[in-house]
Amino acid sequence: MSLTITIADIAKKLNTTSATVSRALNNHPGISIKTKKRVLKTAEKLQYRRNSIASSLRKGQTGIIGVIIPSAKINFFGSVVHGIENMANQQGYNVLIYQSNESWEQEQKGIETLLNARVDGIIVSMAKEKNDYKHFVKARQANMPIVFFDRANDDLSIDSVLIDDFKGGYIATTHLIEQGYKRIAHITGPKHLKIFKARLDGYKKALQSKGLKFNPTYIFEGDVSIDAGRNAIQYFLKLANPPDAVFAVEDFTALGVIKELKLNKIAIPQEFGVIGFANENFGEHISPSLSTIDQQTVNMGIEAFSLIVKLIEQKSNKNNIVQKKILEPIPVFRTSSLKTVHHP
Amino acid sequence: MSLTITIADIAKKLNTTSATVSRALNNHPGISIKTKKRVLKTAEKLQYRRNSIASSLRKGQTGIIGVIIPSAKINFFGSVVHGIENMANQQGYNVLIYQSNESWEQEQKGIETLLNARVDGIIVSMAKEKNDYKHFVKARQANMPIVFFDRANDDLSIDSVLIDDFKGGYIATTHLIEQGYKRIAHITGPKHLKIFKARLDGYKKALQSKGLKFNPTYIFEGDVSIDAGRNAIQYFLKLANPPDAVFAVEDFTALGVIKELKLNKIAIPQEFGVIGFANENFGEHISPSLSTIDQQTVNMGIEAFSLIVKLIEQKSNKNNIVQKKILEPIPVFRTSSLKTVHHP
DNA sequence: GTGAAAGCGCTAACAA
DNA sequence: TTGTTAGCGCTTTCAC
Repeated sequence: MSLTITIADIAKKLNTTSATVSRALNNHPGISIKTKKRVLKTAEKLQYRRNSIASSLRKGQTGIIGVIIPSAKINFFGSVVHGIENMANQQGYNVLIYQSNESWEQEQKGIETLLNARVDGIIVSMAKEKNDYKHFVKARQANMPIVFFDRANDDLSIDSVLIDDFKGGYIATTHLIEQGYKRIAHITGPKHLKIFKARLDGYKKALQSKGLKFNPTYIFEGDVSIDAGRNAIQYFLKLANPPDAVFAVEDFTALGVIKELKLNKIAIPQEFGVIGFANENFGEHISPSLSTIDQQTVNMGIEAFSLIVKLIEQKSNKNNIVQKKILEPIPVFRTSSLKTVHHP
Repeated sequence: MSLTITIADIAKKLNTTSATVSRALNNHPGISIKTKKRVLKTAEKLQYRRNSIASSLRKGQTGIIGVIIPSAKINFFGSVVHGIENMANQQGYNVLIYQSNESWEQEQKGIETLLNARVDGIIVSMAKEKNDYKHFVKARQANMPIVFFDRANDDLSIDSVLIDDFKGGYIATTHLIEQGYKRIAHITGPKHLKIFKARLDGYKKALQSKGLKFNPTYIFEGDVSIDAGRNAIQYFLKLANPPDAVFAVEDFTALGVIKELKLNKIAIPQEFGVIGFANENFGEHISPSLSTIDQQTVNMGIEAFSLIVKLIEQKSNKNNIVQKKILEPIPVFRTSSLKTVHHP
């Protein structure tokens, strides 16, 4: 049995008290350099290790940030967690992770668990499955700081970090136009999701800015999947005047587009341009490599962390301005849309 | 200010004591059904929430599993974390995550942090950067249960969950032979890493089993990268009698192989077969789709969790048998190696 | 079946 | 600059 050394042990050894040892260990102002050195030395010698649990209980804060994500298996969330955790390490916080697996019930359980664990704040990306938002309301009532990322809800007046989907759609579409494509279609996602609506709006705005007319037959509503892309192309190719480029709502849809175009022996990017959204990591490896819009996942984590820390520090002087951090979408132009570049 | 309800509050309300409330809340044997019901009801009404910090301090255990991984951004680790965390949720554990970013120093800091946090056990996949293993030894001395996954070290006599790399290499190579390829090459990884050595040995064994002769010129040592695959093909194609198939040590190397073969207008799988290792998620989307060996990442997490829980429970009656859980590699045969299947 | 009392290890207000 | 004292909220031993 390895018995644990406490500050009391150090105190006894030095003929002083726990209070002094604690102060020395925590760099408190009123403490002589000499005792501090003595304490540090003995702590080292006895292999003392602070008990953060006891400290947390006493201080009423744990230094832990809870993170609820749909799944750690999904690249996007892994990247965001990467950003959050690296920041946390630097600033002496720890990260407790919880997966909702897209289930509303598990998300609720997650909030409950993190509340019990007395984390200092919670960063969440909401599960797709919706029911109500009571658990978030409850957490706010318990005075728990919360920050959403990517999947947020405006009605809750909770801070969030998002990417500018409108601008992303605008950039993607403008790019296709500038590459010389004339009839640009868009594959959108389920209507009720705001981010997809925003990308569609960006697409429309780009057409307008460039003096192109919006053509409703060039819009296909998919379900954010490879098949959505395939179906869209099948639909588009049957049109009397088919499009010559597609902005797909996200990369898997774009992948389906590319697969179906290849099946139809349509040359990409010469005859048909394709751009997606998300910068999934398969994009650069397929052929042709996929143009896309990067969502700054790691930065999203970093920003979410900064926000939650700010909230934690402000906790007492509650100024209730809801903050929204909007990140810039980053264009990543690869072969699938680069008509003007020579392709061997 | 939302004041917190404690068991004392419940006790006061019911004219009883904290002890009774605690017992009721924790389903202790010696408690009347009646008081239990009363307690549960008032707890509900007052919106009582157990303070796990206080509980942890008193009980000397936190119900937290620490997980140290190189990076949450890497798909493989995200998947394993997914497996660990889902198990943890089911069994009432929480998961604290820490990234080493492949740095030895950060890994050390991670162990230190988790030790301070008084986690009940630590699951680790070691950083590539090596120095010494003192921090693991120290943690073991502090009686902290540890389980390695994927990247382990045999000298430390610490439990681990691994995949059977030898068998994986054997399966991959045998598959190529059975598809009718005659001259099968292998691109291996850095010599000092055991897993790569094991895959190479599996390759050799397969050749032998099938009565093929091992040809040292068919071995190329790469550095586990896309370029390694490209370089390997450049080297192989210059041979007097080039191979007609390659088993690459992992998928990115295999990707380089495919890219370089395409550049040389060599038909896959008709003229040349390719198989990788790892089942990275780009593999099914490239063309031709990549045959590979799946490493059961989620299961790896599940097994690691089971092992650590076993260790935690055995903590007192320390039986010191080092456990190694070896997972089966799962073949995933796609287009890149399926010579015998008709390809349109 | 319930209560009284002690204490997990730490920190902070107050006193000296 | 240091010591005294109290207590964070919970669990558990011992007594009744």
